[in-house]
Amino acid sequence: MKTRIKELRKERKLSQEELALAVGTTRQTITSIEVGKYTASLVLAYKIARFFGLTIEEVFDFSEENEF
Amino acid sequence: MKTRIKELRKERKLSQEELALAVGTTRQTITSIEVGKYTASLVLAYKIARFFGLTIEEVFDFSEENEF
DNA sequence: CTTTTTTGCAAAGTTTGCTTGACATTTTTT
DNA sequence: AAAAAATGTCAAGCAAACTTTGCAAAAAAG
Repeated sequence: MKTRIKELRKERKLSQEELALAVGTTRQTITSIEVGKYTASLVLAYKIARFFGLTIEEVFDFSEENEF
Repeated sequence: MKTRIKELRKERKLSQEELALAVGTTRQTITSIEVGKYTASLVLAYKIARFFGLTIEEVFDFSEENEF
């Protein structure tokens, strides 16, 4: 899944590690999500969105999930 | 995690099975999420929210996840 | 240019989400 | 009251999310 995490992180000049710490996960998890290796869990997605002051839908791209 | 799924489903007079079919999952998965046995994945949460014409944050309750 | 920080990736292992099938109980319909 | 539909639950098994450790390359800082 595509996300705006890397973009938002760079805007704020944060490293993956700083973001990871802020949302209570590991650097590798952030890397994997940024790179699209796997999709964040609902709770992690929420924490990341909240950290940036945005909604989940504003951070994660669901355009490939549209069968509605 | 608490959700409004049951409430929204009843408003629309849908069974768990009908909702499950509509969002491409199984009845047991809907039951488990409604009952709080586990938390939906990000994609499933999105599909459920979209099905009801709402955002993820409007359907799922993250109030217990607030350490920010 | 050298050092330090940051990032990408991989493997092994644990936990969690989900499917399938099956059964018991509750609720709704007739 | 009887039949049918809906719901809750359980167990086995698989897949996906996540952790941990560790290494190599790229980028930033000195």
